[in-house]
Amino acid sequence: MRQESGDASLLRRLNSAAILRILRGGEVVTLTELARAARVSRPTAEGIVEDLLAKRWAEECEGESADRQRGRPARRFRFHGSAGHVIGVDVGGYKLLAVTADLNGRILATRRVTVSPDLPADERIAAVAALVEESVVDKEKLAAVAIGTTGVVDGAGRVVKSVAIPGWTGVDLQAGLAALLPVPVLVENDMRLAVLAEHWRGVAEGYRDVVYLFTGNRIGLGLLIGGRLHRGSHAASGEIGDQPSGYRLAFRNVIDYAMSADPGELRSPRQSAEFAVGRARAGDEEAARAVEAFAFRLAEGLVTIVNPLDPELVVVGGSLSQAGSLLVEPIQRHLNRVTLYPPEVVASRLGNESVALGAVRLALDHLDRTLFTPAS
Amino acid sequence: MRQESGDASLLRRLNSAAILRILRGGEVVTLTELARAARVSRPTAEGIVEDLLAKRWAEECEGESADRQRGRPARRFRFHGSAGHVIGVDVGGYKLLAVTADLNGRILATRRVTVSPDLPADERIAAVAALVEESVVDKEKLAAVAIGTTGVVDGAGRVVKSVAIPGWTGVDLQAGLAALLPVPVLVENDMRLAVLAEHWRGVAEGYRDVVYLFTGNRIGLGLLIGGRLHRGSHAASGEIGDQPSGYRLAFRNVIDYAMSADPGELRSPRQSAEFAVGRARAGDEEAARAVEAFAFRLAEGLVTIVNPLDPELVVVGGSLSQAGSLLVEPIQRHLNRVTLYPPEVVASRLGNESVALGAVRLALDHLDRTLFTPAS
DNA sequence: GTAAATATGAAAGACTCTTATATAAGCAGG
DNA sequence: CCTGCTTATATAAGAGTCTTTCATATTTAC
Repeated sequence: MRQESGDASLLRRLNSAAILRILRGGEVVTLTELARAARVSRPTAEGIVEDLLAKRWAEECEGESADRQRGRPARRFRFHGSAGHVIGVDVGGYKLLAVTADLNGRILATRRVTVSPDLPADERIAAVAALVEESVVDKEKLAAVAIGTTGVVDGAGRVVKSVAIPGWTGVDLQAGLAALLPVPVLVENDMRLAVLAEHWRGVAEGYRDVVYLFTGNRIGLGLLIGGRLHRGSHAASGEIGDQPSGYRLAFRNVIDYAMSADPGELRSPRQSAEFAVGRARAGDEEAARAVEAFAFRLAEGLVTIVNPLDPELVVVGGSLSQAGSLLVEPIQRHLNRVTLYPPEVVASRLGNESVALGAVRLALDHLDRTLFTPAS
Repeated sequence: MRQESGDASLLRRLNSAAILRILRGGEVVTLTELARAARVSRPTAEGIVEDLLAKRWAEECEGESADRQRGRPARRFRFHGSAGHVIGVDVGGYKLLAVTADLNGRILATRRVTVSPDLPADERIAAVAALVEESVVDKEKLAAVAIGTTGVVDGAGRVVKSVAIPGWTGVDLQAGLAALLPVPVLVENDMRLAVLAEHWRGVAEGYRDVVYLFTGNRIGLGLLIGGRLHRGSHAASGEIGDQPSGYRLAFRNVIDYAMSADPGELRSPRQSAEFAVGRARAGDEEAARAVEAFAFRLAEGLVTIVNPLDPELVVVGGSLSQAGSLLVEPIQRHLNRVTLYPPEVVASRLGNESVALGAVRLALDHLDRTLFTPAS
């Protein structure tokens, strides 16, 4: 329950948070502009900015004033984005990917290592910690680390269930990493992070209700509802489970195609789909039909969630987002046919960094909440 | 966008809202209790309560102090619930049902009229206005009216689409009623109001993620997500449309049963289901099988939304909630079998007043927002 | 009747905000 | 180079709200 009352100092915290939020927009602003934007008087804005300068959340831009107007030049301030760093890590079965960013969300470094899918859980955790250590740009500045991984991840950061990574089920990822890292560690399901990334700087920017279809070896959903990530009561939102809809059958056509077109190779569902997409692009009509059937199955599954949720946007993400219009177009066509209000269907353009990017966003959100809002 | 800054008076509004919220809990409280609960000092609480007394939002309880302790008896206050009334109306094809309540949510009156399903839209609107007029307990005190009706109702209170009531599609219900009634008029989809009612004083009290299955002549969903009503981007959330899942086929078995068991009668899907439920209760095994098949179809549809949303609770409402465990038990069984985290399945106990009750709650929420929070 | 307990009321002090006014710093033109 | 205009900064005065503190009022318990 949110605290709804307060003494005089609450006012300062409130106004301080308002000013900070404006600064976090990334613009370089003067005191006058800040005061107007935050709807406070100039002296108030000045006092708050002085506080923020002392706390190093803001910095003054010396020299080069952009556009010379007449009158005394105003002091100009900006958010001190390089005051802190966060790291977001995508922990998959075969690879670990870490993205380091500053508080402005500017990417400072990206590191990727491949790991064996059979790696035991404790070694995998150690590998994540090691990757984080390597990814640190400035040890002093690291403020939070967020991890995205497959499976059902509960609110405390435990992997309740994972089929994709053997031995991952039951692992307390949060505790394991918190013991190895000296900063707050957040853990979240990968699909939810992917939709967070799309909402932050992807195709879902500005949308409030988004269904994210995650494709790869498995199929899952990430739901953004009312501008907020939906986790579900057991943190299992987005899991498809065994439902008898299109999803379960989705891969059949592309697997059949891959097996008949290239019998020698043994392929995972995802590899089969990628293979079929590649051939379809190259002009193979049978491959194109298989991909279209695949898209149709996905769309059939999507309908069951699109109709009741009424989202504005469906994002096709995961490894098959590269298929682009080959998947998007048939899905859009099917949704147009059978839903009351067809949402727009688009492919993710964030590539395979989307989960790590979403983890960065999660870490930044965490800092926003803990640093900037109540106490400060 | 919420206003995030403010001057000194904001503090008073904030604390005032906090005090009022505590009073709205319905308890009779002393100043000391209020001060502690709202986390403000006693003099502050006293000043605010004086304001509220002057504005007639609070009233002092004279005399009968409940439990005599020693010391000077404290003045005791409560929310002045009878200061205002709201009316919630369920507008269906065959009936109009109005529930009048005070600001405490205490029901003051219930009126019901039957109408012809062929009633033209403007006459239906006039009938609603007339029913509201009749339902008024104290003209001075009426503060808001909320309407629930079938179909897709957009944010401005227009009926964008309705199949259940002929001629209802395209009607601007909000404008039509606002012209006839002297108070704010709110319009919302009936299924969403039903879930609001369950969350207020029904089986969903205290739950944050709820799927409400509305049964009647048509099937739809109401979604409570994160403790808030989900409307969807076109206000069409909960509409099932033409999706090829269990829903569409749901009624087949009970219709077949009704036609074979009692060929003379012509029954709507809903009547068929009610007929089968009645026979099943009376011990007819074939009817029981038909009802079970019906429940199974519903469950199949539910799975497609329960898995991705991961709700805590599924409420079976609408006219078939009376079937109780006859529907609930097979649905629960199926969900237990095929979902990762089966939610609890329960039947609504609000009966056919749930939509009107939800409309009352909507009106009360509206008043809370407009009267009690920002300006006041 | 007195002591203890609790509630009320008033005063003083602190914090933050706003408005108003004076001062500083740059540019334009004589 | 100085004056005037314009905009920004700095300072002071005033108002609103909150808290703490202390004195007073009212009831019960013994």
